[in-house]
Amino acid sequence: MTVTLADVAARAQVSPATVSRVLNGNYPVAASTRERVLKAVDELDYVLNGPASALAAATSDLVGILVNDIADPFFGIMASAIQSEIGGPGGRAGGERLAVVCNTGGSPERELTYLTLLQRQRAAAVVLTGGAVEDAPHKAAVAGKLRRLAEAGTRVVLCGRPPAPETGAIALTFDNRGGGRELTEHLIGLGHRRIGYIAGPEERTTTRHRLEGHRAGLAAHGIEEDPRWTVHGRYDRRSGYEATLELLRRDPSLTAVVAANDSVALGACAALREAGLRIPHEVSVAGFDDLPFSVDAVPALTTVRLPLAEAGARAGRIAMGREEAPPGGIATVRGELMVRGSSGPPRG
Amino acid sequence: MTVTLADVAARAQVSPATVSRVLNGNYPVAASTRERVLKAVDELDYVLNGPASALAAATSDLVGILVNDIADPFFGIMASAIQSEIGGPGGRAGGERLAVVCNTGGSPERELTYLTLLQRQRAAAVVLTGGAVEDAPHKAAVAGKLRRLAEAGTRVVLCGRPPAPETGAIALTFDNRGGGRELTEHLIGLGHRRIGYIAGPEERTTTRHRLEGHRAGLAAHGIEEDPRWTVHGRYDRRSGYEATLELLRRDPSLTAVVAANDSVALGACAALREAGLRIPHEVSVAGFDDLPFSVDAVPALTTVRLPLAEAGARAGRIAMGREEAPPGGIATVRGELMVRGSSGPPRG
DNA sequence: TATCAAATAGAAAGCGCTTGCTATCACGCC
DNA sequence: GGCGTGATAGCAAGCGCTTTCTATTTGATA
Repeated sequence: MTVTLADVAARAQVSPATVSRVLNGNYPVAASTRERVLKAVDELDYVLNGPASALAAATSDLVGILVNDIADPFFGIMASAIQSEIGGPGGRAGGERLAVVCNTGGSPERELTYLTLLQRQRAAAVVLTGGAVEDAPHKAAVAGKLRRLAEAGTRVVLCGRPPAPETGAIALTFDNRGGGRELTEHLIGLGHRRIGYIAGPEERTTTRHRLEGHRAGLAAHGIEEDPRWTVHGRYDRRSGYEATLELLRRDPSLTAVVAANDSVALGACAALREAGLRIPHEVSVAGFDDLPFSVDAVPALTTVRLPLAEAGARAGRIAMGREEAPPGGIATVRGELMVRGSSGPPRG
Repeated sequence: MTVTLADVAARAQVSPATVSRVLNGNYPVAASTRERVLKAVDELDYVLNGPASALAAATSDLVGILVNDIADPFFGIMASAIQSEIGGPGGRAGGERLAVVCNTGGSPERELTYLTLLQRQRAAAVVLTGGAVEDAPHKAAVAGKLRRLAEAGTRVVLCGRPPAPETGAIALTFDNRGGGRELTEHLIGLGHRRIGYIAGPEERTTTRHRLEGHRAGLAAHGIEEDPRWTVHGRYDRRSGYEATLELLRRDPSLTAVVAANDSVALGACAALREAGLRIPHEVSVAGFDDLPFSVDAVPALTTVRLPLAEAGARAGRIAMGREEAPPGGIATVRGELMVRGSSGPPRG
């Protein structure tokens, strides 16, 4: 029924071993033999049985990529870059690896389950993207899984995630704190003193770091923060919209709103516009990430550009062992402040 | 070193067969025995060897999702919906399947390679999203692969893709033609007669169908199309920007621009704004897809909403055999015209 | 021409799991 | 009290491939 290695061998009049060697190309096979085998493969339309070879060779060509939300370009861009370096189809021949993008939806349980699934598949490498959840037990559970994966020979890379000590995982961390601070200082420099902040979900590292950066910026300029100025929400547009209405209700005198990311900022812009407030004349807005659409917002969004594609590509190369890990297994990736039309001096 | 079924069996004082049956839960095992086994699994931190069980059972829990561009929310949204129905982690217990999102980058070769890779992994199902490339040999090659996959028991579903006859693939097709026509007729209804069209890449079905719809709309109202009014490009913002400049150069008297999709439309808006043309007062703009950011554009984008999430979810359910295939294996998914601020009557 | 070393091909032993079939055991029934 | 019966558990034969080790061939060397 299904064609097996043995069928090909029979047809090419060689042993299964030889066919396997031709297909894997890591053992000398005479050109004439190889040709005969390849011909048989072609004629029989043979496709290697992945599970069987993975079992026999004790390795697999699966590479896992964990993302929080695949519908969010923030992750899409990283995943795309990682995948392009995985060497999957399109990469160099022979190294055909299957990149598995797993959508955790930000749920710790799903994250763990996916890690187990990847461990089960004996994945060659795993790249985890996006902020981590700060719940202690979960953190420990993930660390345990990562350690176990690393021990089993799976290369583990964290991209845009804080380091996971003692797990053997390589980390490329985004400097969310520094970026957040720079952004807020930019606004302060323009003259803003009453700045609202729309944070992401409470329990994520990304949320905390960006917020800490923001607060550090305020503190550095002796601005005391009003607790009413911070609202937590999700990392999406809707959340930005609602949070902005809430901020406006709490303190209509705000002259600027900093959002946890660009999507949130877009929602904020929408809310401000509906409230009849012009951007940036009456309220300045800033985002984070510099996703492709941010430059198209009207006015274009002031934000912090994160080199998502570059970081992803690097993570991919490290995962494939094609680039050396940074010293200490940790590297910090900085963002770049992009000043655009959505921020300006406060009115008055 | 690595823990195997046998180790667990030894520890629980049962045979490997019993352990396997406990883990798969498809054979009666006494409660006390099960408990003992589960305890051993836990103590040894045992994780099933995926390839081995896939080999032995001749099935796998991998489900492939092919997308053109994972960084594009159009695909991200569908992939996310498909994945949520795959029943991966988060779905019902037992049915833990690994969704594999494969990024073809729109390249026919990569598409084929990925299909082979999935065939090699003996994927349980494969969902192909997005428009197909119209090159005849490639089409035949893909059809062959799909047929072979279906024969091997892999369920194949096309989501937002034209049907592939004789392959056994179920197709949920988007009514790109109808949507395109409706959109153009909307503009005509507003009084537009000179409408530019920024199409996608030439060789894709999606491009052709939307363009055909547009032309059908023009024809239905007796408007003769000027060949200068159509420009081809990619499905991204940049392309929309450049194509719009080109259109403006060719015929500055255009009163509306229809874009192949929302990203392209955003680029068009940017170009028009830079050219000092107000939207919609001087030029109307329309997109396609209604991605989340479209409502945030200023003015909000008139477009055709495609129920990406619903279609993806349905495709996922069909792929998992949890929903019946549509009669004839083909269903058409209609779009809905969303009239917003970016379209209005032509000036004068 | 005899000898040795490459070069190349094959035999066979698993890799870790599933599953059809068989064995065992405890009951309950005639 | 012997025996059918259902409920469990184990045996063992693979699943299709890789890879070590061995056999064979060939060409070069002395």
